[in-house]
Amino acid sequence: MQDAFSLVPDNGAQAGLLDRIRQLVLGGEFPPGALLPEAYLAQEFEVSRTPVREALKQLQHEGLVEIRPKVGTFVREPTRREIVELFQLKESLEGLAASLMARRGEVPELAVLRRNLADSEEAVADGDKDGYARLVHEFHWAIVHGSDNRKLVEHYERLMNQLAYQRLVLRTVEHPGRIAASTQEHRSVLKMIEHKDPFGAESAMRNHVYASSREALMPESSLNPAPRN
Amino acid sequence: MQDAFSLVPDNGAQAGLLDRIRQLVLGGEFPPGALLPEAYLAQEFEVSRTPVREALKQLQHEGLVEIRPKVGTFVREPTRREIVELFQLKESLEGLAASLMARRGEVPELAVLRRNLADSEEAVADGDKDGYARLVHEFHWAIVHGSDNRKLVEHYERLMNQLAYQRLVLRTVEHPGRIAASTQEHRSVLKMIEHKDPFGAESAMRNHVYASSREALMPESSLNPAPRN
DNA sequence: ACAGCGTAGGTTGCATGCATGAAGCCCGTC
DNA sequence: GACGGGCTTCATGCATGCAACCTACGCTGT
Repeated sequence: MQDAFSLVPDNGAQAGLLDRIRQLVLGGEFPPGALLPEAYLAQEFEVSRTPVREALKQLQHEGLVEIRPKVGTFVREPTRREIVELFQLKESLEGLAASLMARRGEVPELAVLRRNLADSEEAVADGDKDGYARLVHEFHWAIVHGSDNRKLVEHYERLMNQLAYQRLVLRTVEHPGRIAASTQEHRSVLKMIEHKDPFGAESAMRNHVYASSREALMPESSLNPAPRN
Repeated sequence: MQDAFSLVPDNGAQAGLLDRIRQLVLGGEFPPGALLPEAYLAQEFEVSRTPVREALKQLQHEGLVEIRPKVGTFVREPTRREIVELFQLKESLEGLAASLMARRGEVPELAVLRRNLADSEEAVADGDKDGYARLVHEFHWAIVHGSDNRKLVEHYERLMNQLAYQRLVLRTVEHPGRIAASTQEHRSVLKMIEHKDPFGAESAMRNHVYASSREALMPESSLNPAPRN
């Protein structure tokens, strides 16, 4: 099992292992509800069960899988309620991020945002939906990083991991009208940040996230995502 | 907190292990920067190193300890910057919680808040600082739970675990004037929630958390940077 | 045909052993 | 006395083995 010369950087192997298993789950290889056998993963990634177990524990903590003791580890499918809850958190955290970034003045992330908006308009003009989706993603992450609050970034990462399933759905959901509106909202957020208006930036961001989530939650939207303040 | 009916006898042992190690860390048994030897913990809790390792990985994920590969697991002391970041998050999350709770109308947590305020005034009158600190704690948690957003609760738990060191400091920091102000702020928050005013509740809560954190961050001397190695 | 039960298969939970790597100490040298 | 290199001492990282336990399936008796 162990090769005579294992050039795995020890820890590197294990950190990468977590990522690889996460990709396996997020990639849809294992559909929600499916069992993730430790032995299989161990063989697949050529390690023993021990590091696999540790990785699965992490994934449980991230909310991606559910470990039923003495039974097995299963891919967890977020309930609709959880998705709503996660979007509420997303709104709050991204609002905070925009607010904090607006206080910082001229930071590198601002340039990213400006460029991102330009590219986004181009992508829309070209009808490049994939490119646009990627840019939307980048826009949000740039603001979160622009907050310069690492703890916020950590919590946001966790959040987005749990929403990662939905990301796939998101793209397909976007209506044409929504795309235009979304771009306009991005523009508003950027403007507020440029004006160093934390309040306005937070408000704009929250409105944007709220509108986007509403759209994302649309399909089975017989549930009411709670009225706005 | 009181929601887990964990009927897992086997995992219960291990979950208990995590809690026990966490208490060891939070209780100050091991000061920040101290090494947490797996072998010692294993012997102390009469299990093997394997479950201890898994628990330590969890604690790392919670931000309480730092695992330096091939070296050891060390109790992590948040830097002042991280504490500021965490308080910013706290403000945002508790604001969200208050907002969500305000939308819900008459919920059980409201009664808890009302009673809490009455008890708090009594504790202040009696000069019962410990009791008051506990009540403050309960007030905040009641609102977070009152949000009825489990994901929010999860993230908040994580956050508070990382701030748990500071909680101890907090009590000693409170100035007499601050206590009166804090109680008044709690009253305002409750009133806004009772009035079903999400926006007002969020605002009041954020102001309160901000004021409290300012106070907590006041004495820089109480947070010793503690050089490691 | 159906309900209840016992058993077999499979999966996890944990203990243990060994190899690897890191940090510090001792000793020799300058 | 200061400095540097090798070695000793731990502590971790992982592989493996075994036992416990859950689930499902087939068998039996009614």
